Amino acid sequence: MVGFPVLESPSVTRVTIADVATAAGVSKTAVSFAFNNPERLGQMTLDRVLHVAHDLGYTPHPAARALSMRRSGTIGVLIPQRLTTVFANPFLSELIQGMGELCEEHDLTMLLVPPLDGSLEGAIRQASVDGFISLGLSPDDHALETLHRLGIPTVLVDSAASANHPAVNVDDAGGAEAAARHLLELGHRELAIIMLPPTRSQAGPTPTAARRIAGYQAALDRAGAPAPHVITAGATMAAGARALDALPKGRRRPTAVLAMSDMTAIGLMSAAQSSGLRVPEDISIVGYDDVPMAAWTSPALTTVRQPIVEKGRLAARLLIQRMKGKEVVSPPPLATKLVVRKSTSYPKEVAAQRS
Amino acid sequence: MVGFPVLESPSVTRVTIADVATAAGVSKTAVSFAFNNPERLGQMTLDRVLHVAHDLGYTPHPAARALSMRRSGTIGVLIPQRLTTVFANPFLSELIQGMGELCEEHDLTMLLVPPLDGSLEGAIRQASVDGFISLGLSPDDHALETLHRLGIPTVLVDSAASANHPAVNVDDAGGAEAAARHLLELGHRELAIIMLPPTRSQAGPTPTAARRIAGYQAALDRAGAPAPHVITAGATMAAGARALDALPKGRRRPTAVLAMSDMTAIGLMSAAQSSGLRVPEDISIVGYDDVPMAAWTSPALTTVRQPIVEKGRLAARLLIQRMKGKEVVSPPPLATKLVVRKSTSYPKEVAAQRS
DNA sequence: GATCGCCCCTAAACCGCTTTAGTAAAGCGG
DNA sequence: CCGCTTTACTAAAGCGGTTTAGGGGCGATC
Repeated sequence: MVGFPVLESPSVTRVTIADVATAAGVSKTAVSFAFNNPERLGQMTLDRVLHVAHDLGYTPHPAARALSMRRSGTIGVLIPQRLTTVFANPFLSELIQGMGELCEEHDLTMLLVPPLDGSLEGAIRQASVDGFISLGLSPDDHALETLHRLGIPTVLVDSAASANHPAVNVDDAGGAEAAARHLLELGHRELAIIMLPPTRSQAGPTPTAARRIAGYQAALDRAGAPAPHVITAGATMAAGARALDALPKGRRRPTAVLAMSDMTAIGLMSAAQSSGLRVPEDISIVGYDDVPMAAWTSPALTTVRQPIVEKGRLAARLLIQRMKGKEVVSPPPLATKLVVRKSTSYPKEVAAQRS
Repeated sequence: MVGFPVLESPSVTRVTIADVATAAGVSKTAVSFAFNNPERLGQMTLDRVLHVAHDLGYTPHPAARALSMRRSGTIGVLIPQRLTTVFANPFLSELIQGMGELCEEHDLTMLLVPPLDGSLEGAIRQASVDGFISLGLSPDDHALETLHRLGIPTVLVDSAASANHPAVNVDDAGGAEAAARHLLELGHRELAIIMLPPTRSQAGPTPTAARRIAGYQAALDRAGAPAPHVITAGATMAAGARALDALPKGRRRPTAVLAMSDMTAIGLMSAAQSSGLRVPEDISIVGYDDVPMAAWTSPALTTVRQPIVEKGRLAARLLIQRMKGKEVVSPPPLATKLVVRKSTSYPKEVAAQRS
C-alpha cells in the first residue's frame, strides 16, 4: 500500500481572492461583492467572477474572514473536564443535541473546548468563537471574568447566575428532594448520597451538586432522618462501581442510595449485583438525569428526570440572542420530575412487616 | 430580575497587541516576542511587557493569530448528518472520546461540523481548522475532493481509502459474517437485515453498510439460507421501534434480525416487547457496535463489538501526523468480535425439537 | 449644454497578529 | 581605536479577507 505523502506545498497552492480577481480581470472588492453583496455587481460581471472563482476552486480563508468580519460562525462549549470523562456520560450527548438544533438552524458550528494543557483560560484564548456556553463552572470562576472582559457573550449551564452572564438551570433541589422523599416514604432511614466531584481547581462542590444536596437534605430533615453517608464519585459507570466499596459495610450499610448521576447509579447497581446484592430488595438506588439508558437497565432505574435536550436548546437560544446584541434574562429553572421505576423498593425490614 | 444588557462596545473594548505595545513603550514585535519568543527579549523588557499585558487583560485575537500563523489549533469533525440524529447514538460519543484523548494530548480543540444549510461543502468552507476527520463519507464524495484541493489534511473514518485520504476502518464484513453465522447456527433461516440509511445525497449505502451487508450475505450464502428481508432504519431507538412495523408479518415473519446498529436493535427490541413478543424466544436480535448500553438492556444485547474509542484515537493520531507533514498509510482494519449475550436463541421450532 | 444622480466598479484602509530584515548599541579581541 | 560579532529591539511587509469612500461613465433633468 502506498502512503499518503506530505501534502504538496500546503498553502502556496491556496487560491486567494486576489488570484480570482486577477483571473477575472476585476478588483478584489468585486470578488468579495460577488459572494457577499451580489446585488452590487452587474449581472455580467457577477457571472464571470463566480464562474472563475468556481473554476479556480476558490474558497475564502475562514480565519481571514473571521478576522475582518469579527465573527467566526462558531460557538464554543466550555467543558470543565477531560473529554474522555465527560463524553462517557450520555448527559453531554443530549445537551449537545439540544444546542446542535439551534446551531444548525443558525448555521453555526460548535467547538468543543476542554481545558488546554490543564487551563481553561488558555483554551479560551485560543478558541476563535462568537460566544461560549459554559458547563458546570462555578459562577465566580476566574475564566468567566476573562470572558466578560474580552466581551465574549457567554451563557452558563448548570451553574448559578453571575453578575455578567445569564444562566440556564433546572430545579436541581426540587428533583433531589423528590428523590429523597420517595426513599423516605418507602421506609428507608439509612441513606447514602453519592456526590458529583468538584470540577477543576475549585474547592467546593459544583453549584449543581450543592443544590442537589440541599434538596436531599431538606427531605431528610423534614423526615427527621439520620445524617446520610456522603461519598463522592465521578459521573461514569466505572466510578459508580468503585463507589460501592466506599459505602459503609455491616450494620450501617445504607439500604438506599441517592446518586447525583445516572451513570454513577448504574455503575453502582452493576457492582452491587455482581457482589451478590439484589436491587432493589437489598439496596434501592435512585439516579439523577434520566438519560435514555436509565430506562433500559435491569432493574430499570428510578431517577430524577431533567429536560436535558431542552436545556441545551434554551442555552443556545439565549446565547444566540446575546450574540445578536439582544438583552437577555436568566430563565426560571426548568422543571425536574421523579421517575419511579424498578430500582427502588421497601427496605427489607419494612417489606417483612408488610407481608 | 435584571437583564444582561447588550455587551458594552463589544470589540472597541478589545485590547490589541498595539495597545500593549504603547502602554509598555515598545513595538508590537516586542510584545509578540514576549509571548512567542521570549528568549529574544531582554529580561527587563520581557517582564515589563508581560506585566503590562496581564494588567490590560490582553489576549491575542485567535483569528488574527490563525491567519498569520496559518494554523488554528483545531481539528474538524465532518459529520454527515444532523447533530440531533448523530448524537442520539452513543457511537459518536465514544468516537469523540478517542479523538479527544489525542486532541488533549496535542492541545487541539475539536470543531463539530455538520452540514451547513444542508451542504457539507459550505460547512467546510466556513470552518477554520487544521485538518478534518470525516465520518462515514463515501470516498468519492465531492466534499473530499474539495478538501484535497484546499490542501487540508483529512482522515476518513468508516469510509474506504480514497486516492487522496487515508482511511481508518474496522473489519465490518468479518463482524457481520460472524453475527449472521451465529444466527444460522442457532437454526434461524428466516432473517431480516436492518440497513443503515444512506447519508446525505449519495444514492447507495454507505461504505460501512455495504461491507456489513456483504458479510451477512456471505454467511447466508454459505449456509444456503433464503434471501433475507432487507429494510432500512436510522441509528436511533425511535427508528428501530418503527422498523418493527416494516418487518413482514405472519408466516414470513423473520425469527431473527440483524441490525447494523445497536441503537436500532435496542429500539426494535423495545417495540417488539411492547407488542407482546418475547426476546429471544419469539425473535432473536443482533446489533452492531457494542455501545456500553448494549450490555444493559434486558435481555442484554448480542452484538458485534468494534473498538470505537480505539478507532477514534487512531484516526486522530493519523491526522495529527499528517498535519505535521509526515507520510501516512491507511492502517489495516481493526478487529471486530461477536459478543453473544441474551437477545439471541434458537428459533421456536428448533427449541421445541430440542426439548 | 451643464448638472445631477445612478450604476458599477475600484483603491486603499483595516482587522490583529507574526515574522523577516535590519538597525543601533554594546561587547570584544587585536 | 577599529572592525566584527552579539544582543535587544523595531519598521514594515505580509496573512486573506471586508468595507468605506469615491471615481468614471452615462442617461435624465432643467
